[in-house]
Amino acid sequence: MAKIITVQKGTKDILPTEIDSWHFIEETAKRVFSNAGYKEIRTPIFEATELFARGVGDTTDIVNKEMYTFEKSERSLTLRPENTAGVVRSYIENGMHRLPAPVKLWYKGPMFRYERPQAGRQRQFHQVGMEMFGIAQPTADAEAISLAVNYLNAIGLKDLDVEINTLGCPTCREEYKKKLKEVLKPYLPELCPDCQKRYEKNPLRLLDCKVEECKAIYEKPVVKEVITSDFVCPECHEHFESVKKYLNVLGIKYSVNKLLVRGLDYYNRTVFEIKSNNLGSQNAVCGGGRYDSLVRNLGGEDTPAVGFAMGMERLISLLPARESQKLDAYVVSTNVEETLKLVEYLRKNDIKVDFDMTNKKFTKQLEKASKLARFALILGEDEINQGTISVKNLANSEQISVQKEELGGILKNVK
RNA sequence: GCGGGUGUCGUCAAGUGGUUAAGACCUCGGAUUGUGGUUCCGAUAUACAUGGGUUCGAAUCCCAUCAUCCGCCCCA
Repeated sequence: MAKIITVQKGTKDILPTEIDSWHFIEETAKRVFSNAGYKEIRTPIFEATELFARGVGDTTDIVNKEMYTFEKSERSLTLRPENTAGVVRSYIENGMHRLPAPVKLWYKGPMFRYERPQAGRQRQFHQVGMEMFGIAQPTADAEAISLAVNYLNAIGLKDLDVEINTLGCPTCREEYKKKLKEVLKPYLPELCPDCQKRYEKNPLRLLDCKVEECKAIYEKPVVKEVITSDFVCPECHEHFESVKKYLNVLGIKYSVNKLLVRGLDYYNRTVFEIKSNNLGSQNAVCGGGRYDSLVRNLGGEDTPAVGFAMGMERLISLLPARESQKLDAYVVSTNVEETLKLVEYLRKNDIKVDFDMTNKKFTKQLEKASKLARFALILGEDEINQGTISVKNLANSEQISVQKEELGGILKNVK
């Protein structure tokens, strides 16, 4: 036997036994997003490497160590690690700023990050998400969060925690970072190596370190005072208050998590995550926020925007497995010609039907029918002579004799 | 990149140094040439991740490699 080639590390086949769950969450996404005025957009799965370096941010782990990058004809290309940068690129390139605002887009598809796989994390995974361009008002933030919650509810997920925070604007955030670094400076030698790196690169991310020694430092009154201070400027404060007010109006339960900073550089003001307690340590099912400077940074008009992305594998792992659909009917007959004609007729009428191509014995065919279908359509000599078909309900063994034209009604109505 | 666990048929799984490596499920065939889902019988012609080593003898002990799972970092 030739050597077997296996799937690559961190990638998975989505098998026929699971595909119904995928169809379900994809169809629900299409319905929920389009009800809110969103149109689907499909962008390429690879882009210029520079798009992600500039868009996602070159201090982030995603860009630093997780990108699938390859060279082709002296171009550096990268498999998309997330889709916001690509959608923004398309928005700019296609002049969508001329469309009436807001421009509301949603997407689904594979993303790629070169990481060690573990529970809830793969190298190729799938996200469904949305981006809304052109609205600076907090109503957009609230809509994004409510859309995420509505979608999760629509696929049947209820016990989820919504966490929100505000990062302020570039001006007040710089101020905050400065204060944070100041108060932490005396403790710098005591911090874990990761935190020492974060101290230089992205002080905001110091805050959700899990190392006990670091946590203890962040709990010290002098430090905690800075962390929990409402550092944002009056405008940002007002914006965040409105977002919370709208969430209350919408009846969305949330908690404010001052430690929530997100790992991508482009966010400002509102950020949010939705988490599940049933996922192991990779417990975020949704992450998003506002990114008002990304469009400009990627060469477009100054355009405010908000968006989120959800991990589809994580969603599916929280859903009960869906039983795969049986066929409506299976033809049981030893007369090949009549079988072919009947199958053709039924398929054209949108009945899910199959038959035995090897012309096995009657009992074998019926056995197969009981495994694969809800009804057996028995087409034997008697039936052919009389121009009828015997329809056997395989769940309760009831059998009736009908005309071909009656089949559609019977097979579609009785579920 | 770092730490830990695990690799026996398509799937689940017994076996922890001694002749042909249990069993169950699935699949296929037969009992049963027009009535299935129950039952019975049989088959899947070289399944112990791979390569070394220890031993009279290894699925079992040791080493390495590979794969996979879980955790850290980070994230969906």
